[in-house]
Amino acid sequence: MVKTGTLPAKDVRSAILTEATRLFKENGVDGISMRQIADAIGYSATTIYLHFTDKNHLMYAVCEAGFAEFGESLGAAASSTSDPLEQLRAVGRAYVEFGLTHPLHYDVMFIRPRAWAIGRLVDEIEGADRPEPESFVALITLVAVAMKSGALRSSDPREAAAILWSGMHGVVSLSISLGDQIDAFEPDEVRRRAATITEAILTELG
Amino acid sequence: MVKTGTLPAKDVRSAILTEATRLFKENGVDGISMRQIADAIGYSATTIYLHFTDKNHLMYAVCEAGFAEFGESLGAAASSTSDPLEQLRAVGRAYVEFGLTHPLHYDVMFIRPRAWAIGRLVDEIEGADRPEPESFVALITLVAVAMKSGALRSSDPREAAAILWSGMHGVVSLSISLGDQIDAFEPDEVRRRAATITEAILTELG
DNA sequence: TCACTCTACTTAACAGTGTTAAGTAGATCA
DNA sequence: TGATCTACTTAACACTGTTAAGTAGAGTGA
Repeated sequence: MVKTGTLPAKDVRSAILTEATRLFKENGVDGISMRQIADAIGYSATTIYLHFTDKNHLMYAVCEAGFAEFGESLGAAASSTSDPLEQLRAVGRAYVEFGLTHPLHYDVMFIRPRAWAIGRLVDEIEGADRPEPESFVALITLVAVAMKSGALRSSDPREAAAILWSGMHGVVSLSISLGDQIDAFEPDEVRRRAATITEAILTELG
Repeated sequence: MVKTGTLPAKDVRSAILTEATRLFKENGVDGISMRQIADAIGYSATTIYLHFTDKNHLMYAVCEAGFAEFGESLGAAASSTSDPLEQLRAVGRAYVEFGLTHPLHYDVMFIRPRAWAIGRLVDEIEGADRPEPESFVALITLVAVAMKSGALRSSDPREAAAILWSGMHGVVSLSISLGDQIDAFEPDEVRRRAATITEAILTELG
């Protein structure tokens, strides 16, 4: 028997996306099942496969806007000033802020990175050389500029970028992973801590 | 029908542990199934439940030695010198070294912390206030000593400890989570990077 | 109007997961 | 001999992602 007007058929895809997004926000990627989504919109689980090739593709679609926001937010931070060191500070702040406001996106990107999250969809990259995440490349470039301008003394932008990234990631990921088990990771503490580490690193490399 | 001499019955528990440990080293916690372990030792899956109350308890038993090694290694590092700053450096190196040599243990402890890994077994702590991980408490103490000795100027040992931890965790966890996707996280690079961040932080807080 | 095809959906099933309930073969003991 | 206890088994439950096959209904051409 075919669906009797529960939904205008054309909107099924977006109904799936809406519900999957809601469940993602509540429980994260691993807290969602295809049947759960299907039940919530009044369709069978297999219907989802008529609109998304598999769960990975669906989750990518759910997270896509968040991923874009990540890139845009870091880009805006880099553009917010022309002072190389200030750019690095602003990008660091934006990175941390994204992690604090989008912990579930941060998780799929950097804590337990899924293939579909870190380098486009699996089937789009299979066979191809795994490209470095754009944002890491962008950070390297930013650091290189800071070095050429004399604001940083070290001469290995890739290494300096990795150090800055590690510092921010440490603060954010510890807060996301252990925040509800140890009360030393409140958002404001995380921001302050990240700023301290950023200054420490910039001083050390400067 | 009862088992016919495949194993001296008394050794079943240790056979489970041996095989579970082997599979853990190969695939990590989530790459093991109870049936897989059972098949490997020639028993049915339910037999495992005669020796371990559930998968969590089994995994805890598998990881127990590694957890102990973590504590001992950090303790030894702290005892290796009496100079407060040197102690912090040594503990940092030991922490990073543990992560590099026991990535799967590090994962269950700090990257996607499981209840059974971070604060004893679930049923041992239920109801009780979740205690802070011993090693974090130990680090705070170490930092407090450094402050009293005047080696560090800042006056918040808890915050300073969190910063040091964040720094080390960032380097280690990024290496474990993304090491095989980005080739900027070779072990020696990780060690060097951790040392750089440690110096940066100690200088900033000094 | 009849038959065909195409679309959008369905149910049933597969292979896997952790876990529990119930059954059984063999040894031990009164 | 008969009862009990131990150590194991098979069958099952409720889940997971995913695929194969079936079906109701609309649209189309003769």
